[in-house]
Amino acid sequence: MIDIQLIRENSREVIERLKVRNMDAAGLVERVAEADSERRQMQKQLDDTLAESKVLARRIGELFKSGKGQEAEGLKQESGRLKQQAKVLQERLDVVAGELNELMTRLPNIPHPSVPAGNTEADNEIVREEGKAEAAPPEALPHWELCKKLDIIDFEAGTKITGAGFPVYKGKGARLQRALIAFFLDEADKAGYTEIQPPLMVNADSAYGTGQLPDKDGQMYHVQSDDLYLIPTSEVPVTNLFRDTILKEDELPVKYTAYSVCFRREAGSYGKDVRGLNRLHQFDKVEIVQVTHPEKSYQALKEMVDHVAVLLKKLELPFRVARLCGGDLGFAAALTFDLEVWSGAQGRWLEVSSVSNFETYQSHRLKLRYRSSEGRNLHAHTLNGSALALPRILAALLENNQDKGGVIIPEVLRPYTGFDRI
RNA sequence: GGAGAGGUGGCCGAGUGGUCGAAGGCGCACGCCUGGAAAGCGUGUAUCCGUCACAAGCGGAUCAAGGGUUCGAAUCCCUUUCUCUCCGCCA
Repeated sequence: MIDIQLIRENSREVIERLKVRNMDAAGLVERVAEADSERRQMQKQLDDTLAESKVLARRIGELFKSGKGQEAEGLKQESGRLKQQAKVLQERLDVVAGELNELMTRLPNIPHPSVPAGNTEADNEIVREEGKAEAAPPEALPHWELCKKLDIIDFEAGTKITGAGFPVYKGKGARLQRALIAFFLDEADKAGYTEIQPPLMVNADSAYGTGQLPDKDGQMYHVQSDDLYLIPTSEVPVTNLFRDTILKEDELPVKYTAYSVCFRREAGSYGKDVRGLNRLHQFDKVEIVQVTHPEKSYQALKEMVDHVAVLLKKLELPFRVARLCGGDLGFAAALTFDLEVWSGAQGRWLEVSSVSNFETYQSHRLKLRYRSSEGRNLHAHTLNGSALALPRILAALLENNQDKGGVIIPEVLRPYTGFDRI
């Protein structure tokens, strides 16, 4: 959530800047401001009442000790009254604080000044394009057909044993996927990211910490018997490593990378856009995460985008980088760059990475802070990005590198695959 | 899954109803000492909320979490949760 201080100090600007998201936040911001001041009043009343009863309790104790039990008995009544009052105030405070919190979670992050206005992905600003996005020769197959022909991914088998969106990778297909994962992790390692293998299920607190709950309830698979959620991305467990943490300033930046399987329900999408590997319920992804000093986060964002871009270049895939417009920007992000690879056979761009700076939005929820050199505890900035999501990379790689006999493996992957073509 | 023992500050560890946010130690920071360092000595060292200038000061909360008993709880009771030990099961 955003810093409530921003609303106390300059609610007008908050409203103004949220307009970039096509959001009219005026009403919500006003209600936050009201709830905030009410909460503070309530807090004051409660504190005063407790202070009073504390003094009283001490006096009663003294009276008992000095044998003035009679006098003490009289004060007990007063004490009981204060206790009752404190209880009522506490309950009201809890209600107000709960309301305030609920309202705050409904406010998205404030977009960075560079975020362009716009509604849909069509309004995103392409900031970079590399490689040639050429139409594939007419005989080129989309990956789902290619996979069938080469017998490397079996979609029907996955549907049989689980359901749609759970492909079965097979033979060189499985090996290629594993090669990509290893390649991505090695590259992240070289770039200074520490590898993490996180749990694939998280509890509700963690899901809340990164904003999957309550905003995206229903996106995640929920294991009811144990009240756990299958992670939609390793961002969730990895970022939650920092929940309720105060880092030392010199520990920043923290750079973590994690490979994990990801699970998404993605309810209600069908058709061409989700065929084959384009959109799955279960997929693999390597994620990079950074926790930085507030002044260094945009430098880190650039570094992360560049890292992903280098991966794509090494894989020899044509790609472009888009700065997301206000309407396309995720709830928690201040600025996001999407990286998309060109899929010749499908004739379209596939999103393979999304790199975001959340500034302090996540760290407020997570209570992630660092101790500044002046000894103050300040919220750190968090960033994350895919580096990379496997299925679409696999799709683009297969489609773009196909020739008559099969598929050519890019040079960088050969040490990992052990073969140079499929 | 069964039985038992426990969860106190960055760590270890006192503390079984009163002035305890909490002794002591370690660690850490700063200072003294030193040519420099170690040792030694000294000082300081949790988080959040409110008031307020996001200062000082003051008030409140927090000893796993939640609830209860009591004038008063880290200390007593209940529930939950986690850890450890033993047994069972098991990749």
